[in-house]
Amino acid sequence: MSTGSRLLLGNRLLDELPVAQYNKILASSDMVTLSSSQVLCDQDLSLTYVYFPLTASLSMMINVTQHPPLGMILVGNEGMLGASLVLGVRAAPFRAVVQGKGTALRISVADFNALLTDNTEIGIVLGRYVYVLMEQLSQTAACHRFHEVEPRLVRWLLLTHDRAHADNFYLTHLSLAEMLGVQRSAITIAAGILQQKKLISYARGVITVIDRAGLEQLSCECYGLLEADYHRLIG
Amino acid sequence: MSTGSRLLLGNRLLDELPVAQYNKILASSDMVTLSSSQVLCDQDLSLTYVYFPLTASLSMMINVTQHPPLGMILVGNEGMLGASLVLGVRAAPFRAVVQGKGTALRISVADFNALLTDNTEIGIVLGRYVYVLMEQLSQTAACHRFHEVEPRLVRWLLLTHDRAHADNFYLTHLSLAEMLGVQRSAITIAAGILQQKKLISYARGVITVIDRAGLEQLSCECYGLLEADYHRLIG
DNA sequence: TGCCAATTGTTCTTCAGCGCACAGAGTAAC
DNA sequence: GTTACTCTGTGCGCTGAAGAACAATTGGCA
Repeated sequence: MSTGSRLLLGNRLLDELPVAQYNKILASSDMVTLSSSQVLCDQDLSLTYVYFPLTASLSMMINVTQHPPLGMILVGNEGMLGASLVLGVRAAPFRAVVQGKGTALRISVADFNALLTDNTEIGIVLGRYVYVLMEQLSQTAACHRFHEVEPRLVRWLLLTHDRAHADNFYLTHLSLAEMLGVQRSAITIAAGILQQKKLISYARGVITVIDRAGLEQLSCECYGLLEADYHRLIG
Repeated sequence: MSTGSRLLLGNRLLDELPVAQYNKILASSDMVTLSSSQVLCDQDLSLTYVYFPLTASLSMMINVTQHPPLGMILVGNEGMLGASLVLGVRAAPFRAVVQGKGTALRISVADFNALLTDNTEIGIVLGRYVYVLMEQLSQTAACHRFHEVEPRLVRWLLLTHDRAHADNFYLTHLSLAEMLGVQRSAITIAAGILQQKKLISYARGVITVIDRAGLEQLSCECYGLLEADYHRLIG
């Protein structure tokens, strides 16, 4: 779908759009820098802006009483925050927190709704993306039910690695534990094993991926299945 | 939204529609009877028909290797199978199996897509419904992560009770166990406790709800939260 | 420089649930 | 009426993870 010579910013949803609509979005958007732990929206509350991450990544979490928010989906330059606008709902069913600092395109909800009304291609791409989100939610639910801590940790590391555009990224054991809904010490143990196997190394919040292929061996199937689904439906 | 004198069939999504569009849907649909364990669609495979349950209920499950399908959502007359068509995707991200036998309105995908194109109100209602589905998926994921067998069992019983239009329904310990992703014997124990407390009774697959209010006390929060969300967004 | 907070390491007990096996009891079929 | 199957009851060892407490170390900041 993407053809011709144009500046590819790197967001894969936007890059799927025809040049004309792509340019309209650029015209009404700002480039912003997002910093770690910044909260972009709270679950089911009205959105102000839509975000298309370029180098940033956002963890979409769900609130549960008596627990820290549970990580469901990691959104990077393959996705966006605010896709539910295509459903006519001005909210996201998640709390969105910046996991990896970086850049994103930001558009006001009003502008984006106007673009949605006038440009059917955007709605088509976003529709497919919402479907992918549903697949990701389902798979993650099953993952939380059946898979053990180590494979789940590895999966999240792979997701992060894909979206970080670098082999190292900031992520503490505690934040990983909360995202995966497990004890912090369980992460320390699992990550220690990965480090012993020389797949990763870490120190005071900076995790470095050493052996990507080795990690893929230890991840649960959820990682590969969802990657494949994304490609099948979008790019 | 629903006004005037018309035959209310009982599907709450359809009942939200303006009379004209409601009638168009009726015109191109058949009433069918669904029997227990019938598979209406497989995960990510092309849909042939869209279903609006009236008295039937459908469990939406996700396939996981090395496990029986895991139950995610129970759809009754408050929902439908095929909402993802509004996203432009001719598939459902679930395997849909009839849990409670009964009636449903059935429409071919082609006819339904035509209705979607011509009648914007349908798209609006379905958009909101897809949003509700996303909330349900997220909450269910958290539920699978944090909540124990008994509250999860109670939650599923309440969901079933709501959709069964009767105080008793067919559901064995084994099928409950697979849906909740636990051992069959864990269900026998949890259900035994509920029976001792005189909240339910059961015998060879027929479960009877005796004390609905008592069940609601023992359910995890997920039940109430999602009920409230449905009302907030749809009806 | 020294204090404080954040990050990681470690260990111990407790427990829910798994996995498995087998037994009884009801039901349908032949 | 006997067989075969489904559904439910129950027990037991095992294990992954919860829950909790404390130590050690690093880095930022005053």
